[in-house]
Amino acid sequence: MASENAISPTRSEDYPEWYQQVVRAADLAETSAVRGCMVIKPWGYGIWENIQRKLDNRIKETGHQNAYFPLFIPLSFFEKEAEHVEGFAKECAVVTHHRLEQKEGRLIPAAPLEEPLVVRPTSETIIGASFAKWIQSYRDLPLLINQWANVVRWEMRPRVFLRTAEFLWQEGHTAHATREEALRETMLMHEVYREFMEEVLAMPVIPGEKTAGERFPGAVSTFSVEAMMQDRKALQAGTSHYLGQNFAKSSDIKFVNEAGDFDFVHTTSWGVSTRLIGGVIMTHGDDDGLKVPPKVAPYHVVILPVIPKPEAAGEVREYAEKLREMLRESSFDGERLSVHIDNRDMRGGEKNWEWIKKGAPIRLEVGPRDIKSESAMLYRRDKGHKDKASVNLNELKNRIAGVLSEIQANYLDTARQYLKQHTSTEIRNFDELKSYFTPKKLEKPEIHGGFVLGKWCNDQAEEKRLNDLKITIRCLPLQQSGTSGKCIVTGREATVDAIFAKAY
RNA sequence: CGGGGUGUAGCUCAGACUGGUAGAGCGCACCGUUCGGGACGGUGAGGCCGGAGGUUCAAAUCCUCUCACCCCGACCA
Repeated sequence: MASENAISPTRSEDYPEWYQQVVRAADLAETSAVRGCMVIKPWGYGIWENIQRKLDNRIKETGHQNAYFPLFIPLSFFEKEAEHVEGFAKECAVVTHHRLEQKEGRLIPAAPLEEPLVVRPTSETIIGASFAKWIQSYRDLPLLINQWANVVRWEMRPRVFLRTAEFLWQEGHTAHATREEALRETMLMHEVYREFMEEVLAMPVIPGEKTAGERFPGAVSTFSVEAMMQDRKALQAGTSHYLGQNFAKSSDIKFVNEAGDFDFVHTTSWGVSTRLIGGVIMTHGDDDGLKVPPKVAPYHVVILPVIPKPEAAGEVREYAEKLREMLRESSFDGERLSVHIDNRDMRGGEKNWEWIKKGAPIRLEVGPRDIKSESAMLYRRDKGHKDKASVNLNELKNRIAGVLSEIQANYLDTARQYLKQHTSTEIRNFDELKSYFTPKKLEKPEIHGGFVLGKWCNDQAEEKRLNDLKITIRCLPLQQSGTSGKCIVTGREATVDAIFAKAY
């Protein structure tokens, strides 16, 4: 293979296909026998475990506790909140039978359930039923619960990590005595997500509120963090909802307040999913494959033993072992370094490329020459694949965590620049908006557009006009300019700033 | 659910119009050369051609039915 890049096609040649190829080349996941459901392979799941652990720490630091609720939701629970039902009904998987019986060599569902069970698409209603039992008094509040779980949404158009029928996520559910406190909670988690995406995933996001049309079914207000992928489309990376008393009323979550009166609690919910892995791929990946931000990399360092002659094998292996033990003394982002020695019996070049494609942050080559000079050859995924440096062991020990921090910072910088560079503040009217979001080559669209930050009249009826351009209002950023001007869509006087973009 | 398409080796596909012993590349196994390096040569394993029925001396190929998947729409974290 003489090709320059490990991934074909490149991002600019065919972005969606590039994405699929990276998922494959980095061995993250594959499709399964069940339509729309993916198998997450060890390298992909390792990233998820790190996302889980580091986000879980933050969830707990902000006072929440983990619990677990059933996979199945009785249909009647689900029916309670009207908007919620309408929002999710079309994509629900429903269990109607239990028990299989053999008939003529086939298995037939035999016993119909009295009440069908919905496989949770989200758990507001079933958690609400528990909350109703757990909460009696204002002294039981706030109730701050999180669940790590899988959910099922029967999507028409699945795409690995970005939109699968079953996905893994965390869903926080909290109950509060007052609107103000619930809103504070919503904003707190919104900010936790923003910080997590930027600090851990090196993925810059725009935090903001959703318009009424884009709200979570049943919510009073929805906030999201919106990230820009390298095809300049938006990815909703995490959402936080203030649910008002809607779910409290439908699930009958009442409490006695300090004055001795009955009142309904105010609830929130918030979540992020395995979609984040898709976000990491499309934020940092290049034409050689994935680049895993060091803070979520299953291995921070991969050691590649170089064995030019079989008789050197023992010596090299021993040296690699020693190097690993030395590096494991270091810590990064509050944890011990994760160092892997790739001892597989295969050609060095191929092995090296595999780890480039998987996006391991640091590769260290060690062979007889390095043993002699007491050093290792250092390669970084944020630099060219031929860009190497011989580093003395002592220096390596002192520098390794610093190099990881640099890589992490470089990824964030690059992504920030990309976001800034492709966020236009120059669009003034609908025509300009239209030309901004229209590719030059219609039959095979090139990467085009980006985010448009502009004025919006905040009239829900007018939002539909954006459908023709295949764009949506991603959010009304928290950071508002406070100036007034003309709405990009309608030309009316407007004070609200909004982000317009195509989205996943 | 509307429109289009495809099912042949682990993967990507050719063969089908015009029926006659199942093919290529990659991957895999082994041997040799090479190797601080995504190598090269040789040998080999691997498929009752999505399923059922039909036409025929003969079906991957023609016909009927069926199942599955993919793409474009509507829907979406």
